[in-house]
Order: sequence, then structure tokens, then C-alpha cells
Amino acid sequence: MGKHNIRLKDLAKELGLSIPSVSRALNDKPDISFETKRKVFELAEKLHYQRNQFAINFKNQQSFIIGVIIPKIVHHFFSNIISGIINEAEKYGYNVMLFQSNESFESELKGVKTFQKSMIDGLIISLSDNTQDVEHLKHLQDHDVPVILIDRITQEIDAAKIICDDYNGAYIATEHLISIGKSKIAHITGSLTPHTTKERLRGYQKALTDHQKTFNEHYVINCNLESRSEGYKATIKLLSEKEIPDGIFCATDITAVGAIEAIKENGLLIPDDIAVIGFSNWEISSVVEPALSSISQPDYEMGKKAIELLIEELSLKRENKTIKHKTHIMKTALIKRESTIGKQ
Amino acid sequence: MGKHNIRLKDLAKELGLSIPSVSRALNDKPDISFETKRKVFELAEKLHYQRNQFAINFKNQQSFIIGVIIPKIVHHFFSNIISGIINEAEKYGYNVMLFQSNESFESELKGVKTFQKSMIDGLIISLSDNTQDVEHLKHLQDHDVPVILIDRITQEIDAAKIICDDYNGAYIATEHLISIGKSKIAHITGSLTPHTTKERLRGYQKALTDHQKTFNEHYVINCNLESRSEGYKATIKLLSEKEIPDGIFCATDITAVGAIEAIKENGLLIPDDIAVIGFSNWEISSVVEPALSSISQPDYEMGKKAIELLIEELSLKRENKTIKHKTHIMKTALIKRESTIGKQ
DNA sequence: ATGAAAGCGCTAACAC
DNA sequence: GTGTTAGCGCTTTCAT
Repeated sequence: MGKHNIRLKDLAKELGLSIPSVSRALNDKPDISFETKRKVFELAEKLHYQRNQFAINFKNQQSFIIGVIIPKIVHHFFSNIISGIINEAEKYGYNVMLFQSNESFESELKGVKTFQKSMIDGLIISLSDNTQDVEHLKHLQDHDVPVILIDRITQEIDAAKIICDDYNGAYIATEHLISIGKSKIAHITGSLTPHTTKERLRGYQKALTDHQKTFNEHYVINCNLESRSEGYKATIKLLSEKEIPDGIFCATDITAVGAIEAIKENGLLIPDDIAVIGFSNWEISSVVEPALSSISQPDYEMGKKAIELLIEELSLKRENKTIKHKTHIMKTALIKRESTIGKQ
Repeated sequence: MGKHNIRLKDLAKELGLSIPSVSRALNDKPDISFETKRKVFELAEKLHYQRNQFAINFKNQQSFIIGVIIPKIVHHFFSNIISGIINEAEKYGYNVMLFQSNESFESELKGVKTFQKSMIDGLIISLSDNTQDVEHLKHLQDHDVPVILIDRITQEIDAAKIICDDYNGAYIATEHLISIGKSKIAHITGSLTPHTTKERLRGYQKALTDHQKTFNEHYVINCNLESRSEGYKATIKLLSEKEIPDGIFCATDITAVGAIEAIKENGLLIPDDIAVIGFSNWEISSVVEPALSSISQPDYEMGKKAIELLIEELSLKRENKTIKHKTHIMKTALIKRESTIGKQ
């Protein structure tokens, strides 16, 4: 900000008052005469006085900035989370500083470090896929900065966590396929390092066994979950099985789009021959043909909740109370579309 | 950040040195003995000393924070811009504070104000659709905070601007329709307040006249550009014209998806009966059937360029040189898909 | 090469 | 009610 700004000093001189008196007036303290207050406000208004926040932050050792680190911004799920975070943070007077790790652990590390330099009051982070070590987060905690983990969590650290119920989402997705009469259900998944994919696999398996369907390990295919062509290739592989599946639960919508492509190309009908369901309920799921059934995640609400938990910890900290870190599990929902229930 | 942090004072006492000496050592100043430097660094390392950035910001009256305000985060175009901004800002050691106006002028105003309180070093902003007045931005400039306008710009203020060539994008889109033999070309657009839609309309018209096609004002339909169903409705209206168009240029991809839906429902063939082209080249454009031709915008690069311009102005400011605000126009590109050229 | 003193703008503690 | 003093942590003169 510019240097030639009005300071308390200037107001004080102009009014023949002391600096603290002007400060008191502007901060609406009780022990100051109404008349002085009026004069001070008047002049401050006239000269467009603006508090120097640097001085205040320095004095209070508080920035009113919340740091947010996510793997990537250009992603429906994460941008919705951010949206929730920003809108909610504003209500509490907090600003949001954003950084993306691009799924790189080194980058994440760097982000935490620069945030620390910027003296953030708290951190909300969704770990990169390549993050194993969480010393950087513990280090923040040691410096009294609350850390909230969101979606991409880890059990390696004692902190507040927000996840959506990937297990249950996968369970109801699989159960839905069973409910429409499918029994040979495949699962396209990705790296099983992240908590989310692990949980989705677990939900899928549990739904199968709960409904006396056999779990066939040939039916679980791993691929890059961000890529449509990978979903396509994975499905081609499934179609080459001696017994081809009659239902596919994909861990992401984009792979499901690839799956649909592959199935149609092979002259099979969706959902009659093979039903498909995705996960995340992106915009594309209603655009693809047939429209894709999916599991919706409460992304925006997760962001909102993250701020709530952070604000809570922040105020507990302020009162020097002990903090019991909470874990919030948020509900997913089944969105039925043509790829499972056909044209209605 | 925590209160119980190590200060220069602590290091100084421990080493029997003065505070300035320790400061000099840590800042690697020339006028300090190598031996002292070594000792200081050693102890700093051992005690995990961390500069108090609040003090430094206070002293320098600089935050190394860049504020970014965009209409909405959950939007392919804007999230890509942000991505470019953040990745590029990092290279220069700047952090990015993000805010969304949700297309509300009041909200935008509030965002600028809280950013100002957070002492941002510069602002990159894409105006809300409802912003007419730009006093809030001029006010920032008065306080020596450079402002960069991106995509949603205005001529009401003298500041650096980054836009993509909407005019030319619309021109080549329309020309492309003409080149595949279409002559009755409609345009689905939205509110003409924003610079972007105005330019797209202008490019469309120019391409028509340049190629001796008649401009029919019934062929220009206004609707909400964010909504697929609005695109659908607009197209239905076009299909009720006594002479229905053989090509539609939609100002956004999502309306184009609605258009495709309407055309298919009416038993017409794409592109044979009616060709469709969108604008922005979202992810959905390659998922819809037929795949949608579109105009791609260099969103990520626009974000990157915004930082470059900002950094440039910032360093000119530092040297007290006069700043000549630049306007950067970035190229769009034609992406041909089935909706205009059919299956190849 | 090092220390002493001053100051960034503000607020809280202490006087009167 | 208002003024005086001090201090947040750091850097930058100015001495020596």
C-alpha cells in the first residue's frame, strides 16, 4: 500500500489531541468524550483515514488469513470446496489464501512454508496424492496454527478432519446396480493410496457380499482416474473377460464417460447389457449420452464445514481451552440417470 | 501464529551479541564477520528460529499478497485463470488471496474493501456482470495499489487489461460455419452489458457481412448464458422461425449443449441440417453427442499474463517510474468437432 | 565488525 | 477524559 497515507499522528496533530485519544475515539472505546469522538470521526472521514493493518496485525500477531491448499483448482469437486470455504470465511471476517500442490508433495511443502511466512491463522488442506509424510503439518501445529484436513486425509496426524462418506457412497452405488438386477459388477478404480479410493473399493466389496454377489478380482481394474481414455481402456479390458460384467461402478465420472464410450462402441446397450454408475456427479454426467448415474458429494458443504471447524478451534485456542479435534463425515447421495435406469 | 516463538532478542542474548548483529548475520549482510554469521546460523537452526513476518511486513509496508476477485470460482474458465495466476505468482514469491463476487456488485465492493484491509500489494479482478461503477478500483489505485483487469473489463478506468479476442473468436466461429456451407446462421447470446458478449456479437455480425450473408435480427436470441435449458428454449424459438437457421453460434458451450438437445429432439441432424458451435471449449464439449465444436480461450495463459503485468507495474512503482498501463489481447482458437464437421 | 538508538503505526497500561 | 510512556520484532542509520 502507498506510503503517503494518513496516520493517527496526522489526525492527532490536526485536532490538537494525543495519538492514543484519537485511537480510542476511532475504536469507540468507552472512556472518551462524545464530542471528541465526533470530531475525530469527522476528520477521519474527511481525510479518508484508513487503519494501517500491518501495524495492527503486528501488534495482535494475527492476520485474519486462512490458508487453503488443495491438489488442483481446476476440478469441479475442489473448486466447489473452495467456493464453500471462501463464502463461509467471509462471514467470519477471514480472508482466504489459496495454493495448489498439483499433486506434488514438494509443492505442497513449499506451499505450507510460504503460508507460514504469511502468518496464516489456520490451514485447510487436502493432501496431494503423493504425500506420505506430514511433518510439515505437525510443524504448523507446533506453532499453534490449527490444521483442518479435508477429503484427502491421513491418520498420521491428530487434527480435525472432514470427509465425505466414500464408503457408503460406493456401497449405495453398487447396491443400486444390484437393485436393477445386475450381478456381475465390475469396479474401475485408481491408485489405492488415497483414503477415498480405498473406501470406495471397500464399499463396493461390502455391498457385493451383503447381497450374496461373488467378488471377482478380475472385475477390479486400476487406471488413472482423471482420464477418460483410461476409463475407456479399462472397460475394453473388462469386455475381453470370458464373462463380461453387466454393471460397472467407476470411481470417477470421467472414467465412467470413457466406459460408456467403450460399451457403445462395442454395440452393447446401456443400461440393458451393461449399466454404468460414476462418482462425484460432475456437470458432464448429465451431458453424456446416456446421462450418467452418479454419487453426489456435498463439496460446497464440506468447505463450509471446514471453516466452521477451524473457527471453532481458533476460538478455543483464544480462550486457551484444550482442543478435541473432530472428524466430520458428510453424506453422499445417489443420483439416478439413464445409464442405470434407462429412459423413463 | 503462536506467541512463544524465538525472537532475535533470544538469539542475541544466548550468543552475547546485540540484536542488530544477529539480524545482519541472518540477512547475510556484508559487514559481519564470518564467524559470527556461522554461530548465529547454527543457533537459529537449532532453535528453529523463524522470522516474524508481521514485523517485516509492518516495517516494509508490503504484504507479498496479491488479491484476486472473480465472479465465480466454480467455472472452468475462471478456475483455469486462477490456476495460472497462482502458479505464476509463486515464482515471484507472491501469495494469492481469493474472493468471489458471485456476480454481485455489493459483494465485489466488500471484497475489495477487505482486501484493502489485508494490505494487498496488487489486485487482479474480473468484474461482476453487475458492476458499472468502478470507484472502488480507482480508490485502490489512489492508495498506490496496482489494479489489473482480466476478461470482464471496463473502459471506465485506466488500468492494465487482459482480454481474449472475443471478437475474433466469434468471427472465426461464424466463418467456420460459413466455410462448411451454412448461410442462415443464428446467434444465441446473453446480456449485452459485458464486454465479452458484445464483442462476440460484433464478430458474428462482421463475419456475416464480410461473407455477404444477410444479418437477420430474428436470428439473435438472448438468454441466460449459464444455463443449458435456456439454450434449449432459445433453440426451440429458432426452430419456430419460418425459415429455420442451418447454423447456430452459441456464446457459451453450455447453451450449445441445450441447442444440440433441442435440435436432436426435433429429429434434425447435426451438422447436416443445423451445425452448432459453442464458445470456451469446456470439458463438456467433448462429452456431448455429437461432440461440440468450440472456440478455446487461453484461460491459464491469461492468468499467467496478469501476474506478469502486475509484477511489471509493481517493480516500476518501486522505482518510482511512471506507469503506462498495457492492454493485452490474447488469441482464441477454433476447435473443430462433430457438431460442425461431422464424423470424419 | 559490532553496538546503541531510533522508528515503522498502533494500542494498552499507567498516570493525572 | 485525556496525555505520557512503553512496547510489539525487526531493520536501518549512526557511532565507534
